[in-house]
Amino acid sequence: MASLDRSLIAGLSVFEGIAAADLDRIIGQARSIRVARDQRVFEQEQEAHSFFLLLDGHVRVVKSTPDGHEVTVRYISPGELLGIASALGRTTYPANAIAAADCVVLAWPSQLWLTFSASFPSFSANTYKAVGSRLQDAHSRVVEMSTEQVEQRVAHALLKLIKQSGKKTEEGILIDFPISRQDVAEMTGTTLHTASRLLSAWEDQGLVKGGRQKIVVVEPHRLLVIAEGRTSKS
Amino acid sequence: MASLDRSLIAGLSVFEGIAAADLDRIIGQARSIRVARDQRVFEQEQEAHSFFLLLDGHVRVVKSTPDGHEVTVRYISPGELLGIASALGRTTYPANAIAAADCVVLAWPSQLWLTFSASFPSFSANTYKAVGSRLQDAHSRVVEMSTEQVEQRVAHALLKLIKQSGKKTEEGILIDFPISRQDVAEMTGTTLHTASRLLSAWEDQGLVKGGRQKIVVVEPHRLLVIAEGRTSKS
DNA sequence: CGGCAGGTTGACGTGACTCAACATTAGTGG
DNA sequence: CCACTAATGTTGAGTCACGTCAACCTGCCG
Repeated sequence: MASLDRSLIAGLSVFEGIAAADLDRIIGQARSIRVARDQRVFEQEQEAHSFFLLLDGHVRVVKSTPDGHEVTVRYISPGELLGIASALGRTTYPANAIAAADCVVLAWPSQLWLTFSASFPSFSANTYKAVGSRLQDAHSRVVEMSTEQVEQRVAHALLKLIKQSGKKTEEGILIDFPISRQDVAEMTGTTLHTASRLLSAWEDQGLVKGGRQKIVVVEPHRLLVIAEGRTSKS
Repeated sequence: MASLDRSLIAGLSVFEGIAAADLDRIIGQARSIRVARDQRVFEQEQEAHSFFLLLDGHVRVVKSTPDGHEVTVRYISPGELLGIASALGRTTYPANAIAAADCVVLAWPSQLWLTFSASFPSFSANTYKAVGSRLQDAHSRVVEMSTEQVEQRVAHALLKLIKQSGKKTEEGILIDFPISRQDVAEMTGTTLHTASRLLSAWEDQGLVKGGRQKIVVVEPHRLLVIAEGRTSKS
């Protein structure tokens, strides 16, 4: 394996304020792994042997219920940690992590978590802040699910996606990884069918442009109007 | 103000493994506050000047949306921390905390959070573990909202409540603080009406016993059957 | 004893799920 | 390079769980 360079992780907020020599030590203990699209980084209920950092690609974190439903908890972008369950006192992963596109991840053995957070206060501070903001996210998700209709939730989901992984193109803002209607449905707690209908309707109105596993938001502002529920409901 | 005794907090998991002298120092910096029923411990958007420990009573944490909806995020039982938003890098409280019954809380100025977690590793470890499990809770909440129908969600909510604050009586397991149908609705993302109908139906079947701001679960097992969605749907 | 918060219950409408058929595109092997 | 197949996506029709609207009851507190 080609030896890893600290430049891979130097700019990231998780490792902010850590000396170059320490970064070398940190990355020296990492394994680099390629994960092909639709392959899993880790699996629900599996022993949490490692925690990960996404270097490139996009990962979908999905919870599977006993009765076969899949609920997407979040999407991970490059630079974010994942599989940090071990940090929260779990010994097993709480969800599946599936590569939404081909990915490169770094993996460290779980027991290094303690070492890192003891040795590098900024590491622990940063990661706990990250956990905190995920808690916030989860709570707003609950609020959304409780108070908004499907249309608004889907609109919100698209807005979140373009904010997180949007790429400007001449057509509009493209969600920068393959995403199906089914995926949208699993993010918003609805069905493939309803999601498809909404996207189609929006496409007719020129709000978005669809394609196979592809969504381009043409008019984010009008989408926001829908998300906020102040749509005229013609 | 009567001086506070370390015995108030000695047994709690948050302060587990901390020396008696340190406990004295910790509690020496706390203010004890009584909060009457329906009064607020803190308010959404308000400057997060303090974090709290609930000594007695029950607190409902509620998020208010701009359009007037109220969503109950969680109930706090004695011994739990609340208002720890400040610990997660927020300067303002993310929700309202309302006393569901008359309460006694301890309050510490937010800046002591850093002191405590730096001085007492077990304090920081315990609280972060708590945050972790709240994150888990929030995620399962999202999964529930996405996959289950109202009936199952309400059943789950009651089961959670009796697990957390159930008190055995001769009639069954009583939820040990005043709780209205409206409260149940806000926990489960439904309306007062639907909640009321469900409770009434269950009362007819002898599953629960209701009353004004009062719920007694008579047959937890049958409630679990409903919660799991393996009901015969007669 | 009046008033009000909390609770119940019916009638009705509808958003979104289900069931179902079909269209389109990507990928695969001959 | 084309035929075949499997994903993926679209769209219609029918149904139902739940929300909305509305009326009314009931126990509690001053």
